Amino acid sequence: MTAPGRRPPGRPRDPGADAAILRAALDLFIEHGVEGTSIERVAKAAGVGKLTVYRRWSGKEELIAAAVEAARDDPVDLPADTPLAAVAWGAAAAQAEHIVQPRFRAMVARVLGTSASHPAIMAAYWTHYVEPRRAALRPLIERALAEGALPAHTDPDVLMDMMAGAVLYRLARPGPLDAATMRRYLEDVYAQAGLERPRPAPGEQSEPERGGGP
Amino acid sequence: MTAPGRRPPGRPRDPGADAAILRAALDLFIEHGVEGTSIERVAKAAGVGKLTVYRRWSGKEELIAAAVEAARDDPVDLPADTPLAAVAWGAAAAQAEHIVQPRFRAMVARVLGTSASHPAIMAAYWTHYVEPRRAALRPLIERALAEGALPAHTDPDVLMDMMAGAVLYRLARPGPLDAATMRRYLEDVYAQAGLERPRPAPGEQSEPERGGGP
DNA sequence: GTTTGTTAACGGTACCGTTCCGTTTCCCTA
DNA sequence: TAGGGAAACGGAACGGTACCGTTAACAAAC
Repeated sequence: MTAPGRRPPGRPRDPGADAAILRAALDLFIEHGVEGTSIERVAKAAGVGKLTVYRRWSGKEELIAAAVEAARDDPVDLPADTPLAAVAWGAAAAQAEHIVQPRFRAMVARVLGTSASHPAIMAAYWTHYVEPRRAALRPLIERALAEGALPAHTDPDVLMDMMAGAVLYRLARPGPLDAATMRRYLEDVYAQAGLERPRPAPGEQSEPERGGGP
Repeated sequence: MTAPGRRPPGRPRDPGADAAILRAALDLFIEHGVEGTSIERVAKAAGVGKLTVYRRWSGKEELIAAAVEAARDDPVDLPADTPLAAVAWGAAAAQAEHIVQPRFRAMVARVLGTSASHPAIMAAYWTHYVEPRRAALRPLIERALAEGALPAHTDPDVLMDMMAGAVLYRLARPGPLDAATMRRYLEDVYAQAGLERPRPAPGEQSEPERGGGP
């Protein structure tokens, strides 16, 4: 796309408009759901005319799917040489901090909620958010399995489903939820999954890992 | 409530109207979500005047929460003397059949999706649907744990979260899903949880268990 | 000056929560 | 047995708001 091809004639599109629209669409989607989001409100919130939206996306579902897709943050980058248990416990605090945020919690819930009626949105989330994280995690699980750090009968995919699913389930549960509670919960899940808590080397501190969760 | 207290004067409310309204509200909620459901449409679908709805429930959220609450089916009744593994594998087929139904799948997704913006609906589901099932299952898990049929470090609540969460996660995943696939998946989850597959006694057939799921 | 982007305004539809109808169904008293 | 009162019923309409998808007119970039 950065290829030579001549620039199309006429006035080029404002790239800032794309970003503003996607951001506004995501905010409204998180707060009001698909059915409660209208192109008109997205346009108003983005400070843009309706036609500016319609020109780029043909409808609500397509727009929201694009917004979800654009919302993914930096791809995960797990250290391949660190044992799974060390990674898990080391990242637990940062993980908890991240997924407990109301905005994240609400977005996950919304995406889940649309899976039946608007599969495109769920598919966008799954492809651009969930799958990359699973792909990054899988080799660590397989290595742990090969080294005997996990029960022999472990199926990596099912294990990931169970861990992510449990966290998701916990997030969706009614009632307040703070980061400390969630951290404890994460550790319980790791333990239940069969991971041994690593004994922290003296002076070693938990190493934050950016962007994770179900 | 069946107590003596005199019947209030005037025409009594039509109980059929309650049922029709709740049914219509649940259908519309499943199909269009909270934000896409209007009292007006509920009334029309139920063949009832708007006022008949407003007389009973003060607003949309309250109505839908009541509809979700009323949609719960017969309480589970697990045989306390059967080993957990036998119950799990015996009920897997019926379970799979049940939770794969589009209506169930969609309802779970919708409820999950409202957990952030409309906690009352999620709370109704949790209290009247999830909790009773967990309460029925817990003693079986504790017994299995005591008998050594589960890993010693097992935390019953976390285990239930992981099993239910995994299934939920699988339900929300995009793409088609048939009962046979789901049955295999359920069995994978049971195995991953640490349950040993029971060797079926000759002539013994899977025993259906009514109404389960996340 | 041609192409495209942006904005403002269009008519039409749906829903809101409320308020009237005229009717129906029950309880209580005369 | 005959009435009268109280409440619920379906249906229609209220003014007000929001959104739909499109079109016409102005502005900007090439």
